Amino acid sequence: MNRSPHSRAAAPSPTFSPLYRQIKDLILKSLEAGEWQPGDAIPSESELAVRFNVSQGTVRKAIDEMAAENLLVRRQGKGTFVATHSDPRSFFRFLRLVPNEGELLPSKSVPLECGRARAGADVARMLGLEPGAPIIIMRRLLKLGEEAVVFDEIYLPGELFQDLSLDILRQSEKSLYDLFESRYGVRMIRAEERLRAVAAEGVAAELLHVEEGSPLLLVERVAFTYGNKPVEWRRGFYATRDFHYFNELA
Amino acid sequence: MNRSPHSRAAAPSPTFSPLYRQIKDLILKSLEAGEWQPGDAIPSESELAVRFNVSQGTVRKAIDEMAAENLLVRRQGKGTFVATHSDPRSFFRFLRLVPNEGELLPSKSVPLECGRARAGADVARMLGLEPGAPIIIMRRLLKLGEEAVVFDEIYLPGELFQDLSLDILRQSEKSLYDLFESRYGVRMIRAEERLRAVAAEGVAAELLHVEEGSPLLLVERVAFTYGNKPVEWRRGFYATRDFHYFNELA
DNA sequence: TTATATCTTTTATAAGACAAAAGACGGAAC
DNA sequence: GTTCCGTCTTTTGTCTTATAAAAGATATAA
Repeated sequence: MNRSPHSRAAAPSPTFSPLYRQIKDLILKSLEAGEWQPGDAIPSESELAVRFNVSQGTVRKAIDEMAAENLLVRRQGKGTFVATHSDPRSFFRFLRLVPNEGELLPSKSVPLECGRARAGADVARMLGLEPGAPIIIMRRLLKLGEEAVVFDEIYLPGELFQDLSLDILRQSEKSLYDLFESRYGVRMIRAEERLRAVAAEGVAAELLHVEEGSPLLLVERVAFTYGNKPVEWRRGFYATRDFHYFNELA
Repeated sequence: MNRSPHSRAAAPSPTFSPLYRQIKDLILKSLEAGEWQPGDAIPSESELAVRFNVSQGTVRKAIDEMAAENLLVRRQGKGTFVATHSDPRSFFRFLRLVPNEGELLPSKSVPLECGRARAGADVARMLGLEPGAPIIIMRRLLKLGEEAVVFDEIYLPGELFQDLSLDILRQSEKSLYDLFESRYGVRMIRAEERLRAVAAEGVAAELLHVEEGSPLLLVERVAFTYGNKPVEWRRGFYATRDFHYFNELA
């Protein structure tokens, strides 16, 4: 390890990086390698300090950054835990849809189709695959309360989700990302969304119970796992009569 | 000041707050009071440490949080500066609109109307005013490159923007928030946006050169200044044929 | 005049000492 | 036997001190 600047003598380290950032990379690597499972506690700050031969404060600063990135969750007196999609309070939500008025309703995912195909140029580009690589295409409806609000088309790299099928989707009680995490070990860390207004047509109009040509919110999402690797591309049509997309600019 | 826990003896301090958070509040107060102007450097960490009689590290932690909230900007070796809308790289952008392809185009604001009125129930609620309080209503077009992309209706509390007029808007070269900051001392810190897809109608359709009934992205925004005080309500119609709303979920 | 050290001021990093929070455990009270 | 309450241990959180790196300004030498 590059233990500069304090102990450096001859090697000015061409790619200098402060100690806490090196520690962060090491912890990240362990996380990525699955040394600690989602929801588990990682070793205490002082244990890690001994293991890496640095002070507790330095480990702390590394963990600080990872907590800010929602990779870890701290709880005073208890420990530091690997963030998980199975715990809604611990992992941030990706769904930004809220009702125009009233309380947040329980959401329910209704899988419609799930099949295998080969990546076309667009999907390949979005997922960083070769054109023709095996992919999974899934369609589903998202209901909030009794109302069908979102129609999603979801594209996944086939290699990472070997046995994913309509049956498995139907049997799962969990959220999609929770399933991906627990069954396939694929953890969604961050995502980028691109929003447009489009006219409803075909299946989407029908499933969402809106007129052909009426306005829908189109949300395209690329979700990334560790190392900024894209592992999901999704196109969602949102009916925004009773709900809206909420965003905080901070 | 509540200097616990280190120096506390008798007073367990019913509303305990760590030292660095108290320091943060003090710095915030100075900022709010205008002790340092946007773009100016604030005193160095060691100066502030002397002033508040704490260590540099404690001041540092206070400033860390404020930098994370985009209130201050640090530059190693130079100092810490008050964020300003006049410096695009220093202050975060509120405009999330990017071209579907190609480079980010220069944007130009075209003011259409600016008049005074009394707050109706909705505006009053959004801006935290009494119904009937004086407000300013402004309409404008936002062009990206040559194309008219956004039609905005903007509502402001009349009290804070005394002499704002169409003339002033027309003469200003700056962005709207830069003008608000430099001329009226009102700094937008954060904002909440609510997005929907709607059908184009009337003036909006005409100005944005789209068919009546074609889909538009409706973006409603409440912008806040210090102390979470709402000071702008805005309703924007976005034409999303060549542009989209970009959002990062982190 | 131009390049190059050197000094000063600033933020950034690292380590160490100690406090607060949360539970676990064990003994006293009932 | 069960409940309550202190005490001990383990964990994250706070605060200070010392020192390094970054950026300019200033002086110096070619």
